[in-house]
Amino acid sequence: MSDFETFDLRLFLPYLLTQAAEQSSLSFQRFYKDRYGMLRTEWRVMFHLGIFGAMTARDIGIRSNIHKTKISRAVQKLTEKRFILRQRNIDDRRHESIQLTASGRDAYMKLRIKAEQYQTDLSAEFSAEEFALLQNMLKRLIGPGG
Amino acid sequence: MSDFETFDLRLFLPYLLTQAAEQSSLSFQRFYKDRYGMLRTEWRVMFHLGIFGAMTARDIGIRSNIHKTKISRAVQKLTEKRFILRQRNIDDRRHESIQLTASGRDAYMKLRIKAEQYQTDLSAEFSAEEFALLQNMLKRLIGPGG
DNA sequence: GTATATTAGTTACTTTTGTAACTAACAAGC
DNA sequence: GCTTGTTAGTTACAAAAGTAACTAATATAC
Repeated sequence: MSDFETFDLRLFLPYLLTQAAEQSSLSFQRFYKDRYGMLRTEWRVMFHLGIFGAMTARDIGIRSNIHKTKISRAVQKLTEKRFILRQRNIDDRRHESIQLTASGRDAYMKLRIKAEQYQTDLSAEFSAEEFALLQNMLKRLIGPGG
Repeated sequence: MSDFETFDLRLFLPYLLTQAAEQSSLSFQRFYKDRYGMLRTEWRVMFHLGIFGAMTARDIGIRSNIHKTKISRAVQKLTEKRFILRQRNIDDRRHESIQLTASGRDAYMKLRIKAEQYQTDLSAEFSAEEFALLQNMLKRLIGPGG
């Protein structure tokens, strides 16, 4: 009753990606969840602010492919936690510039170190060339909007 | 204010995997969602039953790393849609054998063909060797429990 | 200027997921 | 047999995510 003949779904790329993504994201979440009580979207927002500096919620959404309602909620939570600061643009008061506070930047830096360590662990099973190729292929799959 | 110096989070593997997984899963979902009204977990359960034949909910969970409550709900929905059939094991009535019905198998076969086409499209950007290596590396990341 | 459209971000409502407690069936120790 | 423990699967409740409608600010057309 089982069939692997023509096409093996166990090698179906969305399946492999989903499994790998869930596994690695769940493992890494303890660093931001246990320590800072952050949700995944919150960590991702911090991550973008840490990398790119001050941005609007809209720009974070474009860069990260996260929906604006999720970002809105993450920004609220991060503001309560005093990790970010919001400032309305005086020239166009629809826009709001968001940036890390000192303690936000501190948390970001610590998490970035954890991320680096975590990635080193993950990459241990591969050669440097393989790992670079994996990153490169994933980037190509994600495309320009990622 | 932006810093990419020591470690580029934009190449952080959980991030790349999450983006790639979301993108490919969302693209593919139209095939099972629009046509059959299935949720992702439902499709994944179908997928496992199609590949491996009759299984218990427990075994699907072990193979797929999906939590038993999600499977329980997917199995309910799929039963309502007449895509699967449930049969209690007479020797141990805690176990329930689940298998595709004729129409479930039909949907599975059609989706498998769509999956194959979809994967062919995704792989078009890579050489055959690259793509095989990508699959291989993802499998290694997932590990034995995937 | 005034009506209409667009944009950034929020809120309300619904669906889905996560967690934990639960039921039912069986197993093992005694 | 009868308690105690374990296992398969479900249900109830809480947290999170998705969708659509909304507010407020600005831009455009006239």
